[in-house]
Amino acid sequence: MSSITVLLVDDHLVVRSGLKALLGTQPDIEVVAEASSGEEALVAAEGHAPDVVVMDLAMGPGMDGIEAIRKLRERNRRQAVLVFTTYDSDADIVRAVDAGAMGYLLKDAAPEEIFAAVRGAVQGKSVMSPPVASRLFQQLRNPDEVLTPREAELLSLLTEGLSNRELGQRLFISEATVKTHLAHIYAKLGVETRAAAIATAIRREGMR
Amino acid sequence: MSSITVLLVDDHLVVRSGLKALLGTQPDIEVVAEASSGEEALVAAEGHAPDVVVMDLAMGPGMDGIEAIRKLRERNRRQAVLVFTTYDSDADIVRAVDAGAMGYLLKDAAPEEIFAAVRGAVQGKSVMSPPVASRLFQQLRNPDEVLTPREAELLSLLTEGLSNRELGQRLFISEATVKTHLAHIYAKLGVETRAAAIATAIRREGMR
DNA sequence: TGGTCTCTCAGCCTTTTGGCTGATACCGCA
DNA sequence: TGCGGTATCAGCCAAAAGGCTGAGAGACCA
Repeated sequence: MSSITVLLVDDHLVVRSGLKALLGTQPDIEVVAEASSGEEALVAAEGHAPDVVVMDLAMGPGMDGIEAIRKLRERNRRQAVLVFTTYDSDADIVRAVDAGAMGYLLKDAAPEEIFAAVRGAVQGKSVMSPPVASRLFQQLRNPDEVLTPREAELLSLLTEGLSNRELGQRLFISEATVKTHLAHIYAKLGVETRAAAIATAIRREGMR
Repeated sequence: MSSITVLLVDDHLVVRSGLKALLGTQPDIEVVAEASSGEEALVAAEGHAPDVVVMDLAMGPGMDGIEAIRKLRERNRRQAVLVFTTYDSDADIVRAVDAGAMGYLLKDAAPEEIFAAVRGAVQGKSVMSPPVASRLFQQLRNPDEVLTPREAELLSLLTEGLSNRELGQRLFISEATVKTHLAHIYAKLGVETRAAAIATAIRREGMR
């Protein structure tokens, strides 16, 4: 049987190097390409057609991980994408799953977890780190507090300090719509001001 | 000649694995131990007496990197500590240097930079990633941008999401004074809104 | 097919924030 | 003794944000 081919996407060379070393110990897994940005990832995925893409979400300027996942999935729905990131932010989890991610791993995951996730991904199985799974589970119980993908996207931009007008321009929606989303976000986060929402988002939601 | 012995401290196995793989390519550098927390680092440093300790600052619960650096330096001043972290927070840089760190590298540094930093550290040379160095440099040149104690106090409360009125009540000053301080803070941080100030404070200044 | 969710937009009004100018008081240091 | 830095406060005005109500379009699902 042929081995599982993997594309690594992370803007840190050290992390790619570590993942490659870890995955390299498994006879049935082969890292066939690496990329350090969303743009590079698309090119590499095109050229190498890997079975699984292991991707970080935070990747400096340019296309972010979520966007890259969406684009990858648009082009090839048989390619599984595994998120491999540092933070178990509620919003990021929701957005990544929404974008089509097959699994969500944290960087402090045990090697066996990572191997299992890669193997599971090619079989269409969804694998999550326990902390991630428990967050999703808790959200299922309190659906009222779950941000929609759009809200999460907006909150993410909010933490960059943008004004309502700028948010509207960035998302191609009117200022009125921005305010509507914000009102919903505040209610779900249990805050009353934009300042508190940003503080909550960065600290609790791990958005940075 | 004997090679340089290194202790790796990072709570992420992947990062340790990657660093080990990278450093392993150099004949004169040898990773002799690893630790995943500040506490473990102290024990490992005791047992292996490495020439250089390469350490992440953010390490989950327990002793943080800064604290670990301080303790390591207290015990053995000949042991060089290199900070190897993701964020170039002004506050973290200052605190790490203050605690006795010999160098400050970012995780997206090139391998050559890392090798050079390790070699430099044993010779008592201080090595910084360019972005880090430029931050320190800029602070020295622009003392105008350093927050006064009162301003820092206010900024800290600001990141909790308080309104001007609440800030005034908390600090026993009028709302007018709060606004004056805020205007100065915005100018020093180079932002124009409270939202951006909070984002900057939490991310860049490491206030959280 | 009807209900629910999500995303979109509008208008109106109040509160908050930010920009500006100017002022007083204290402290340390030249 | 005077100057610069810090902290305090006031008033005025414009801009931004927030609260509220209502509403249409599309997706999804029972």
